[in-house]
Amino acid sequence: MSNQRQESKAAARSRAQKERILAAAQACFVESGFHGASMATIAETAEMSPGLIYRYFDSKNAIILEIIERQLTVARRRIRELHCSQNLSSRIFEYFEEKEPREKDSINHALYLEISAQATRDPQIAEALQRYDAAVCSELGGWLSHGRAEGGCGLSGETVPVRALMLLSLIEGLKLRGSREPDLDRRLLQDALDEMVNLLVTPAE
Amino acid sequence: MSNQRQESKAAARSRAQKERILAAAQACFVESGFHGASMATIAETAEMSPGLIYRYFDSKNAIILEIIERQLTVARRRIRELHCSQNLSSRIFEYFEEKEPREKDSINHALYLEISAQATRDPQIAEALQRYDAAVCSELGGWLSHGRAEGGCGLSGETVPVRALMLLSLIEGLKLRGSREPDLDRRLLQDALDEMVNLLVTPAE
Amino acid sequence: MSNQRQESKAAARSRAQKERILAAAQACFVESGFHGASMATIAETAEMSPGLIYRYFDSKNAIILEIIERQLTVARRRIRELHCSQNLSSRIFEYFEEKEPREKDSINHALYLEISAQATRDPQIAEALQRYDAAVCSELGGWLSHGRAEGGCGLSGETVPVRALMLLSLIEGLKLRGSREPDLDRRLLQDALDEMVNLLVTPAE
Amino acid sequence: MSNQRQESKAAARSRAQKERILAAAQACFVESGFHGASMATIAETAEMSPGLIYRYFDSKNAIILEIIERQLTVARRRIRELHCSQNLSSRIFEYFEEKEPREKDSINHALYLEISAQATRDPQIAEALQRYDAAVCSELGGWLSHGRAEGGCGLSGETVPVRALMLLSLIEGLKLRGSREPDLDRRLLQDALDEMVNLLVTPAE
DNA sequence: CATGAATGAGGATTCATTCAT
DNA sequence: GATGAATGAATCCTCATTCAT
Repeated sequence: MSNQRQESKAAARSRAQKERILAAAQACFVESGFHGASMATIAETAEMSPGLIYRYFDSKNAIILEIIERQLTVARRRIRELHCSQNLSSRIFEYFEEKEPREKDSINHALYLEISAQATRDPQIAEALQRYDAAVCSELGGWLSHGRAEGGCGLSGETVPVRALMLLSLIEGLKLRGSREPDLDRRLLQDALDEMVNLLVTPAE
Repeated sequence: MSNQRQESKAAARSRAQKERILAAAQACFVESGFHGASMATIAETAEMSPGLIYRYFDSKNAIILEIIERQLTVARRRIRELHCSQNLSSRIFEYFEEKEPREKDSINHALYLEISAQATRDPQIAEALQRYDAAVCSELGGWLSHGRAEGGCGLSGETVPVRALMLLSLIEGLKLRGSREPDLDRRLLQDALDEMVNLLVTPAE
Repeated sequence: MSNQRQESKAAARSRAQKERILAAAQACFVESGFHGASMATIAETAEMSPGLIYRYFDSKNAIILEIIERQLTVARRRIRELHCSQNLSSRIFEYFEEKEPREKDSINHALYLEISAQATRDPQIAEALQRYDAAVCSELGGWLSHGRAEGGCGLSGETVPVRALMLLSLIEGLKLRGSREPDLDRRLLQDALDEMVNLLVTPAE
Repeated sequence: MSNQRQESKAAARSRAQKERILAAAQACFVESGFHGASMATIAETAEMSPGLIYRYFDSKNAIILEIIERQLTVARRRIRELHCSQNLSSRIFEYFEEKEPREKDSINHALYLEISAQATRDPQIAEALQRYDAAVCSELGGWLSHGRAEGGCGLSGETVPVRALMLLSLIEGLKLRGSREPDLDRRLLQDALDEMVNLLVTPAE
């Protein structure tokens, strides 16, 4: 049992180390992109030696993949939380706002772009992104189609995938725009979202 | 005159070479990203020696900047053409469709992502993107605000920037989506766009 | 303490490596000049990989500058030692003789030429050379002006800078000559120096 | 005859072209050193195409060699002219002054350094320099040993080579110094030279 | 003769990865 | 486990030289 406890201690340490590396890597990638961030910089940020990183990850690419996976998981959760709200548009607004872009739970837009660009080349990443897309769409679709009584929107089957697609595209388009126009008028944005979301969430007459 | 003709011949060749290089570079960048594509590969693609490229461009970065400038110019023109149409949504659809992504006149979505990602780091590129954004927004805004008699949409001043923002975000969101889900259901897309665009283009009651 | 000892060990190794690189670089520069010596050759001479050099020096130019600085420091010390001697001319003779041009403490004339040539273009090097010149001149001047009782030459204020300039020019001229006429008659040289130095060191009547 | 005249015309043109190239090359070498000056820059300075240079010279190195040869020839002539003067020290002063360093007939000190440095590596250049040295020394020696009646200095056989060596070394040392300390006090220099030259030119008692 | 476009080998530098300690 | 020195392949870029026109 002591042995076991030791092992689990070791495992915990291992997990903590991986975490440190991923956090450092994410920070560096946000700052400089996947290519621009060197292993040396990541190691320095993680306050460890470059060599040690290779005890926890096979290669730089493995780190990138893990970070992508995580970002998509976070994104999926964030989207899922959206529809719990009565007030979708302000939730989207918050989602889009991104107070502290480096905390573990946030989606970083710059990174998201990097990931999307990478996906056009790396099929592994492309696949991960598609899994994510599918999950998000079905999630959103479920919500749109559920009756209002159950907290849904009561859209009819036909319109659901259409609306889900639009909603997602809009959200992503806004993210993209927001990440390169940081001083976009927030009020304007909120108003626009209110209107749009209302339209999308209301069953067509 | 012979001199002049010769000169113009040389200038023509020079332009043609630049074009060759840009085309090759664009192809490589699409394939491997700005970083991933090496000058050697670009040279090989352009069927010339690496050294020759430097007769026409100061550096790899100069090529990247030129390609970005061109992409944005094309994108701007494409957006401008959109509103000439009676049927906006199907034009957006075509815009989004992008049959042959390497022809000179087309916007390449992978490249667009690459550019956006790069913009988060390179202020020069960020500025170019913002110029582009401003131009496109005002273009679209003009069209939305003009009276229907003049081919516009007759939206009132308040709503114009809001709608323009939404429209653009939607378009870009769809582009992004389309570039990673190439087998997205086209009919679904067309239907969704029809509905959305109608909503966005109609004055609020 | 073990930590401290380890650290000092690492620091020692680091210093040793820098030394290795500088020695190799100096040998290569003497052989082929600053331009002619490639980093690859220097690395090979230092028996290490080219990449490793950059752990210790920022650039090839940084190495060049360091070597120049060192050469000038050595040269300054050598000049300073000259005037401690009763027999200046034979010290100059030794100075000029330079048995083993690659040992750390020696001035290499070929390198000195390279440095001087480089100084006509690189203001940083020019400045270093001028600092060196000023130091040497004042050093020599002090000695010339001090009373004989203190081991000086007792020259009056007026003549001091004139004589210092001549003495230095003569020494440098001889170095230059010696570096390209290695089989210059040593006896001839010694005689000439004896006479010249005597003249220069004696107060004008 | 017409043929001959044509040929000689052609030969003249050829000589003129070579001259142009050498002049341009010298200007470039002075500005940037042998290595720093590119064939392209030389061609531009000579107002011709890079390719044309190769009709007149085998290689860049051939140009360098020719320029060195010329510089030494000029230097030899300049030294020879020195002793025609009654007032040697002021002639040396002029020699050292170098008003317009790019005119064909002048010695350029920066170039001289470049040449000397190159000589430590290239035996061909080293030999040329030694030929030059020998010529200059014998020239100077002749003058020193000739009777005063014949415009010489009347030095006795023994001291001649010694004095010649010193004189030359001094002159070269001053050149070196002057080329890196352009704002050296001219009056100081003149005074120093006066004194030194007098000493060197006067027979030992 | 003359041009200048084209070549390609070579140079400085970077960085993911390995390995002796 | 941990270090960080070491490697060497790969990258961007330059420039002497050639050759089709």
